Amino acid sequence: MDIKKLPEGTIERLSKYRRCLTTYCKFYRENIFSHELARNLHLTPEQVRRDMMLIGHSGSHKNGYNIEELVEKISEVIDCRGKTNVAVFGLGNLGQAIVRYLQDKETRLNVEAIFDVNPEKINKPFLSVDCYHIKDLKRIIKEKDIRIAVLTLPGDDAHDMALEIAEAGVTGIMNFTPVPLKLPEGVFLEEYDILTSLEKVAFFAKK
Amino acid sequence: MDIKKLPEGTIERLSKYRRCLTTYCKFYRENIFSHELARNLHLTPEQVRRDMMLIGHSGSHKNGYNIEELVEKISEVIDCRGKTNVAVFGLGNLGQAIVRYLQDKETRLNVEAIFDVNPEKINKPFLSVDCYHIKDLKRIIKEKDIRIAVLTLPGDDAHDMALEIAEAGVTGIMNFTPVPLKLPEGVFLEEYDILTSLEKVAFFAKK
DNA sequence: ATTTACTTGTGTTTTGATTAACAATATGTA
DNA sequence: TACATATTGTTAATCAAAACACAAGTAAAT
Repeated sequence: MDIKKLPEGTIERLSKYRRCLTTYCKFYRENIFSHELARNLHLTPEQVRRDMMLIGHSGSHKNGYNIEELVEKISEVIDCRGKTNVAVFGLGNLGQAIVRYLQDKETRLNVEAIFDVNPEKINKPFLSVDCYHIKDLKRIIKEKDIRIAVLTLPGDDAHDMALEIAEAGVTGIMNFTPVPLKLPEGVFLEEYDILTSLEKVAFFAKK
Repeated sequence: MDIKKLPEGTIERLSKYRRCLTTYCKFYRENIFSHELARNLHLTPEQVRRDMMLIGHSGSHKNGYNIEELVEKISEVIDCRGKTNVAVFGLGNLGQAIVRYLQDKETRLNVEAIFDVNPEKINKPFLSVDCYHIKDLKRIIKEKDIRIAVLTLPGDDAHDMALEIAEAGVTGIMNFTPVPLKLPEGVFLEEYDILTSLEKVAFFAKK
């Protein structure tokens, strides 16, 4: 099975399985059943087993899945690229939140650069990450081998900048900008529009 | 057609259509074609037309959709609940970002309360929104008729708190906490796990 | 009046993921 | 050994969203 063909939903769940296993379960259990893992994440046991099948992981009929092995296997799959360098564009509240979050959590994602336009912020490290002017993005991205960009700027020029970022060699972009992006083939894009999500919640929230 | 049966994707796109129309198009055009709207949002024209069909909106064969009418119609659908009061739980970077964002944007969502546990923050308004201690959530939610809660706390007790919030009468929760929630029937839940999303981007980003 | 070009509106098909169903398997017990 | 139980692994069915395909309508050009 081509690993890159795994459904996005599966990858997201794998990330959550792993976090759940390393955070809650690892210390007091050796094995876990599909229905237990499912209950923790509010999924069905079938879905858990399906995901296991997709990544080619087996459990035992009597004891379920060995937690350590499972964590190992999930990591093999989702960390297959090794350590990945990330740059955060825009050091407003959201940008700061993300830098902090990635430093606090155990993860192979390292924030290696921050970009902004505000001279107050540039050249002062934030949580010991250097902050550069956006105009230097090409150089810094290449120097630091940045693979992932997180866009948290308010900017209207987000689209042009995203193209420039992609051109500099970034192959994954997470876009918190309200501007919908269209990137060259081969650059993976994840968009999250906070206002749209909130409007959706408001719509489906019953009166 | 039962309005609450509209697919989530359609609601999200409606929110984006409206923003696009009011931001870019309104000032220099009277009508717009499905393929133009689609191009702006990087969708297919068929999808746009399908969404129009679902909300029962018609265009003209020659001129496409009248922008003013369309905005009006979309607003009828997605703003059908009128003004909606929102509370933000946790005034860290992410919480601050969201309060600011909702105040800047033209929207019917009003942040009417902030909750935190840090005594430094409590009772000092943030961007003129009052900040309360979390222990008062029941009272404040009722007093201020809060409908939507946004959870941005780091906390491990997020789940218990969410249940309490739901019990207080909130019917829509947006969860930025890494803890997966299970809420009573009738409370709409939207989860967004930033770390999981980033891990997904890292996975699909080609080397 | 006819044709052409372009668009909307919608039935049909495809796709992809989730859910359901169940066969296969291991373990403990009589 | 045979049986009961509980779980996994996988095939088949279901479902929902998106893409396709085209009929129908309209205005302009000939």
